[in-house]
Amino acid sequence: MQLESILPGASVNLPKTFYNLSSSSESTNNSPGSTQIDFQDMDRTEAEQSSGAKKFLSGGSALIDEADSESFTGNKAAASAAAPDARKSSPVIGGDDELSSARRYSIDELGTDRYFISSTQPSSDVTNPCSLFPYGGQTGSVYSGANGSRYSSSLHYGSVLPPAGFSSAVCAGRSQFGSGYQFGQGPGCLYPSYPGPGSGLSSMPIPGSGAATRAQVYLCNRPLWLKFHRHQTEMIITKQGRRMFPFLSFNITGLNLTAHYNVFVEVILADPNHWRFQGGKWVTCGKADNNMQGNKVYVHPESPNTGAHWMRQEISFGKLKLTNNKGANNNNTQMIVLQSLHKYQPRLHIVEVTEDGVEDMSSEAKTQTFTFPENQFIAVTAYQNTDITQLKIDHNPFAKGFRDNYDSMYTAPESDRLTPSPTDSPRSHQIVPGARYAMQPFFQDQFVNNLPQNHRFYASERAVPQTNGLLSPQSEDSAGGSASAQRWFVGPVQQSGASGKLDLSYDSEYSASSLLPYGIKPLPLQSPHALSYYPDSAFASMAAGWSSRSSYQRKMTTGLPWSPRPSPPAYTDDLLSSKDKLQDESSTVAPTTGSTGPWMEAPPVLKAVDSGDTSGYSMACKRRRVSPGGSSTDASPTIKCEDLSSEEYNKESHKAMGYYAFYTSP
DNA sequence: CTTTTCACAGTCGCGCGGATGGGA
DNA sequence: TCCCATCCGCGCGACTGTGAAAAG
Repeated sequence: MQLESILPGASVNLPKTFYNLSSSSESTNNSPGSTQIDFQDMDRTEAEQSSGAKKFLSGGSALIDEADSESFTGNKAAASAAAPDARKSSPVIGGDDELSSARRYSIDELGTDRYFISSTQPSSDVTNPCSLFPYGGQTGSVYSGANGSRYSSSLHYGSVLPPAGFSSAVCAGRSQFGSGYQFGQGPGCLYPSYPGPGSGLSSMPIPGSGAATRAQVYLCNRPLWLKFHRHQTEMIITKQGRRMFPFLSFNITGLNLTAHYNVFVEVILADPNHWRFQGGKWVTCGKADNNMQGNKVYVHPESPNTGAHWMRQEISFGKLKLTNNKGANNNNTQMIVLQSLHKYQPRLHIVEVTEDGVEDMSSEAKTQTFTFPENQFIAVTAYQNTDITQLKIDHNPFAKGFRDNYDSMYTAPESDRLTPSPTDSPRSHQIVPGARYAMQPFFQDQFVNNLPQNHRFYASERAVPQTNGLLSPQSEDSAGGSASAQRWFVGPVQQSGASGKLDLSYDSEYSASSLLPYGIKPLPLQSPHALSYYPDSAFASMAAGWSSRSSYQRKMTTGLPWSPRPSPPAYTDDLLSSKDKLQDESSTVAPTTGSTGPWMEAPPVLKAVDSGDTSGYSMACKRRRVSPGGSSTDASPTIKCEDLSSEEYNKESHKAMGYYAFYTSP
């Protein structure tokens, strides 16, 4: 496939390897040129000033998941037509058009089969990355910029890194990268929205590169991302910069242990639309402003570093800040400049560099890009969808003060508590919405019982407003399959020994990987308070079950905090099912129907509003902000917009189990 | 009317300094 | 007595969403 055919007007010096990759795939480009933003009027001067990094940032990348979705479906016509059609008809996120929604957002479904195939046919697929991870055509889905001149033939952004020792290069390189490379415009656009399977795994082969190895990237906190994604994730942008939540966190495998890499995140426009929240849902509102200038790249503070380093620990970008202030970026902090009410897609880039931090000029193929569709978000200056607000409050430890039921969460006797008291583990409770986690027995039982239980709540909590749901139940169901298939990839990750965290920001304490301290990951680093960040993920289930490392230690009376622990028992559907039933029976929480979980039935007054016109609904959605959680939810005026059936809950439990299994030691 | 900005309160982590205890 | 390590409390700053006001 010729890039020009899918990127009209584009004249980009892309590595040949990417073309080869594209041509090797039978998937078609789902990004019709007619829907792409024309970047020809972009500031060329600034673009020319930027380094060749832009080249691979924008043009040399492959959108793994997009192509995944297409190749998986096996229906190229459907894959290519669905998204454009949706856009033409003003893609309403989570609109009432369930059919459309299902088609467009059957992300997990796509991922499911892919993983299933991978796990069942590893011998053939592994050897053929393109078949296993058919990313061809992805290149075409990345808007590479209409102006080829912006992408010089050299990849030398790393060249600005001081040729000093590595440690200094890391720090200096970070600042100089930001200052020296004004990624003035979003160097690329990603179309269409929600193209991919939403997998937690992304990979791209590097054909024809002997030295470069094919890396695999795993989205660590994917359950959390998916949860937000269902409601259309929103990210606050402020002048001083706002951290992302959920933040980006990855595990990487497949790198050359001794080679050095720069790892950074780029945020690009996900679609050509301007969005607005109207009638309780996101609708397009004109064209996106593609002239937005400002930095779009955040280099991981520890870049550059060895492949072994990157693979040893989880790589998180918790300190990444988003801003709408074009001039906010300084040399001290990296901030990504975005525009409000535009949809963006973060992408992870891994670029091999020489030891002194200079990008390896000898091989342009040593750049890899990974995209996870569930990371898409709409930048806002104020939250629009209260479901998102509630999710943020429930999950972000910094928003703990807004959890109305916080005080009542631990009023129960010690023996009845699900989670440790704040004194046990200052953070273990932060994201555990009160009575959701009831009656936690000992370690083993906790582990077994908690997952289903928590994921039942997860499912119920995710009761998505009818107008906002992004993923159909089918897709969720399929997600379970994908999760289970993720087991196939356990090997590489485990071998990598990913155990700790690179980013020592607060997020590091909540990393998904660090949530797996109990013999799951070898040689874990000291990364306390991990699980609490993911209350609804499989890891969070563990967190809820074990509450925290401290509580666990208390119970297990093991010596070292990170001493080897017995691996949790393997899970089967039967086990899950039975355990789930047990949880259902023994749980002290509200019934699964009605007001279970944080999303409660709306009080009559709000229901009346809800039953009114869309503006009324919008107002209700925008104004309500009541912490759900726990026992206080009965009086909560929260609107419950959608209920999940128990069946769906079970499916989600399975999905989560599969997700967790990714980290489970055999 | 929509969007953005700002001050605010609440929570938490980190760093600093003092107190304490053990060993030389 | 001095030195060092550890523990503890306090204060500061970072971070969050809220809600009103300002801006467009």
